[in-house]
Amino acid sequence: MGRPSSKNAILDAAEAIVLESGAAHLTLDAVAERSTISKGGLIYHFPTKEALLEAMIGRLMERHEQLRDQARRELAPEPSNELLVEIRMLQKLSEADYHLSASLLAVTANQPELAKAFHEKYRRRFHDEIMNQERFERSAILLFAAVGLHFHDMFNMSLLNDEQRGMLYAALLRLARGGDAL
Amino acid sequence: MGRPSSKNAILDAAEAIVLESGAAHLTLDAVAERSTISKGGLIYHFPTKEALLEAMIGRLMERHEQLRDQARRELAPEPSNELLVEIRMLQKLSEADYHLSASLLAVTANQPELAKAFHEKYRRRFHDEIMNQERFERSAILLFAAVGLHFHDMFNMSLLNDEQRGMLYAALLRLARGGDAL
DNA sequence: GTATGTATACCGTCCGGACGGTATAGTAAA
DNA sequence: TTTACTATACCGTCCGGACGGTATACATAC
Repeated sequence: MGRPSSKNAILDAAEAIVLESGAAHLTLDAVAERSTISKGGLIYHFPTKEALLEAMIGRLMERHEQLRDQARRELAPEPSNELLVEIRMLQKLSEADYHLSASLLAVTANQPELAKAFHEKYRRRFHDEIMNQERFERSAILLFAAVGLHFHDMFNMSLLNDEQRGMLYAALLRLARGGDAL
Repeated sequence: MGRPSSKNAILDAAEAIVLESGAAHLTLDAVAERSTISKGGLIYHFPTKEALLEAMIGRLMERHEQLRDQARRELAPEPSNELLVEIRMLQKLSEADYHLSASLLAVTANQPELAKAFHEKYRRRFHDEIMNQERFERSAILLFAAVGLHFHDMFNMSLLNDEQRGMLYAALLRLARGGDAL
């Protein structure tokens, strides 16, 4: 065997379980069964459950990064604007991304070691490229507004319908481009 | 005994455990021991763990409501402005509130039944009193910005120092009062 | 070209412990 | 007599993780 996709198959299974049944049902046995790999094989690839969760977070962060790149390419003609890129990326996230993010973030709330993997890249971006600007309050408000909406969606707290969400993102993007009216 | 504070003593113990050790260590046995109440007594008051969590969420929401009332009183001379109240309330939350909110929210992420208790009141306020206004985008951006910052603090994602946080809240409050410059 | 060794990639089973919940017998105040 | 417990003993389940074994592939040596 030795198929190189075993790890990915395991991660796929783990994601599916979280999305379908919630992180509470994410057990090693369940992942093994779902990925049609024995528990021993699972442990071979991911020695501990924490290692598995770390890999799940890693893949999610990669996906975010891909979406950011995609957004950056789309916005290429415009002057470089990381705040704009970040808002577009958040807008692009799918419902599956929401649920997965929420579940994994929830897990990290009780496992501080994992939180590091979650936030490290994010922090650097957040801080250096977006926050350290002349108009700090303006950038911060726009970024936090997008993030706040994202969190609402993540935890199913938002009551916005698609139209309202669209309007809100439009307003945020306009302001991130330098628009003045709020 | 029959002291009326038994329930509160139990909830105090449960909160302390979550704050000190994380929700992962919130077991019925631990709560009983910490509150110097027997496990039987604990089960007498909270027949299931879910009932206990629900009560914890209820108390947290009550505390938020109290802080809102407090903020409303402080702002009384000004024209009624629920958006302003909400932002001030979020600013008032302590670190203990952060951690408790984060932990309980994390728990609800995997127990949808609990999420209802968490969001019901919040949703009504959010929707009816703040979002249904003429300048929808403006209100939404300010509210989501405050909430986004709050979430960052909850999950230890924010890199803002106290000065920056103060500046940001000042800007949000100014805008919520009708200020124009962003 | 066969024997030997070694690393990789698993399989299947088992175990210790924890946890939520139950049961029961008794106590003490109101 | 009901309410509000205490104290203790269990039960069934589940879970993370350890362990011993197996199959394959490849390299090296003789």
